[in-house]
Amino acid sequence: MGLFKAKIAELIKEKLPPASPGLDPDEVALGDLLEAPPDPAYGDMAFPTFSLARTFRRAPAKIAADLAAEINRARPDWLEKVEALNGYVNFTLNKPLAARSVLTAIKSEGRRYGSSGAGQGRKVVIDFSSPNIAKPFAVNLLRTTVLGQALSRLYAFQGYEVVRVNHLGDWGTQNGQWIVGYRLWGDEAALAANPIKELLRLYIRFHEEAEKHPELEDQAREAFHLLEQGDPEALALWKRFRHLSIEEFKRVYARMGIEFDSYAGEAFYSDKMEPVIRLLQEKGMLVESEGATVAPLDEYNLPPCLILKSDGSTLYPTRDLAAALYRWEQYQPALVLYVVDVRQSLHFQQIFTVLKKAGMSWVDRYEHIAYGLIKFQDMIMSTRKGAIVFLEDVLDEAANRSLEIIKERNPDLPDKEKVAEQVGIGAIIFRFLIYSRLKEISFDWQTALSFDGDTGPYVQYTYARLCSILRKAGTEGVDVEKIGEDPSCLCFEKLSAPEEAALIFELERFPDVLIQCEAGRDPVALARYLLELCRVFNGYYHQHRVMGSDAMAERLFLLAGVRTVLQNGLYLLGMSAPEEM
RNA sequence: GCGCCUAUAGCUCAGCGGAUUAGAGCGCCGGCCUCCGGAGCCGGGUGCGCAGGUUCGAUUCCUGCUAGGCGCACCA
Repeated sequence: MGLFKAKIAELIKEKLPPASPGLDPDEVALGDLLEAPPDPAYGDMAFPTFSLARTFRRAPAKIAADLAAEINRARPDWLEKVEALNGYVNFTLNKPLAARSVLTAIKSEGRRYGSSGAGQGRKVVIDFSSPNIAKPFAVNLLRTTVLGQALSRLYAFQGYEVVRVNHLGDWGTQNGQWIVGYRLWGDEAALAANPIKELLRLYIRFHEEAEKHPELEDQAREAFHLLEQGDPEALALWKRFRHLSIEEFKRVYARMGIEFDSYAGEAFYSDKMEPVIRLLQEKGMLVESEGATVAPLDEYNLPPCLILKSDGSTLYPTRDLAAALYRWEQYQPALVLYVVDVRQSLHFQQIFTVLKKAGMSWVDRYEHIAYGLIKFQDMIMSTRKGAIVFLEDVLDEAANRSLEIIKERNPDLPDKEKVAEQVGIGAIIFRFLIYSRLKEISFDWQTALSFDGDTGPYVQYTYARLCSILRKAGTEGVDVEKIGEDPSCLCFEKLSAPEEAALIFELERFPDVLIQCEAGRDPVALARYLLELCRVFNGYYHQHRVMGSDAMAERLFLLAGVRTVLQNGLYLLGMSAPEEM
């Protein structure tokens, strides 16, 4: 909770009259009731008393008036004004003290400012990106990749030990398709020269031919079955494809600043399914149905979960059950997040329910973090139909566009390509985080490559300007790092403009925003917050001169605070923060 | 047929377990002083899908309906 909110909540709790016996006002989370008044003229924080009316058996207006009077009897110096209005108690903070407490907190905490530390000693496993090695690395993977990365940083920032797992789709019928394709049309020379291109060619060819010759699908199933039996030749091919794919993935991940702790995918679990199946059998949860082995879930109102095909081979659910079990045994996590698209909601519901039914109560810590699909020109992205937009092409296009703009507007910038990469990729990342995760995103190049308005580059640009002015202060003999080391040297009364108070408040609520993101398992609030902070800052900065003003030191201190929060925020979203662009 | 998700301004979207007067971007129109970076700033706004319910008060919670999207057995 933010500094102000916590202090006010504590004060209210202390000053509130004791409730009737049996009615405990402590049960109401007072801090959660506090909110920003619609108009700053009312105050900085408002406490609605309506929900307490029943507990105290008194009118809200009366409660508010009494509470305000009680607080005013010995009003602490950090509160300038406390008054009751329409059932609310409105608090006006002492601005200089507020500025001092927020800015010195940012100064002392620096890159840690905003962290709740709530995750200390807890482990969270985040399963994200998880491409299928037998498919092209396409844009539809961007959302899980970007979301997962942001969530990983967010949880790590809150003190969690984060295990980033890339649960590769490297086992299953699709891999059989690949083996069949390679045997029929594979070109060894091409594979050696440009493996990714060749693998893609085989992928497309297979799906084209399979339209005309459905028996290819049977061959693929057969090939996978062989693979699962450990056929040496199939295994060798598969290993090679897998290796080449991972190398390619890693290269792209590096561009986005992503590294995984584990690439344990489906194949990793291929020899770990027996115990799960046995367990389900022992619990009497498995039955034969139409030749297959399934776990009925009627009592949970869910369709049965398929465990084994009629031919005895395993399925996606089987491997996910094994993975869930393994993750529990291996990591003992406090939380497991599966960042996987919304189409698999039922699947995860079934997996979790099967484990629950089998008595694995730890599965309550497992969550499917669903997100909406990416639509492309009114069509859901489908890699099979050939409508492929490669993930890397999107990054390239964005970087190119960014480079053009830099050449035009900042021709003297050193390291243009590097900065263009940071800004271009930042634009893409931000664009995928700015919507609530369950919303569908319709991808189009024009919007993706727009750098004006509510975009990543807007935030990065604001950050760069901030760095620019702080640099300028440095060249003019001000040691920016030293400002605020001794707060008593500063006169916080000088930060008295309404825009300055608004900025202080934005900075103060940063920790709350992160908690909100953590609770909702969605970085969208942070992305929105950064935009708002930039707007407030840009408005301020546009109308108040910093350098040479009589409040220069104080304003530079304020700017340094904004810079730190933007830096932390961009990092948490998984974006770079170039100091010039 | 059953289930899940979504519905807020022309368009794309915020609005945290309710609260005083519902916000932003894009697009459109009009402005920005030889001054800290114009990827910027300022101004222009008759909008919460429909119908009920709970409440002192509902965009928010509940129910039903409508529309769109996605799932529902050997793909993942």
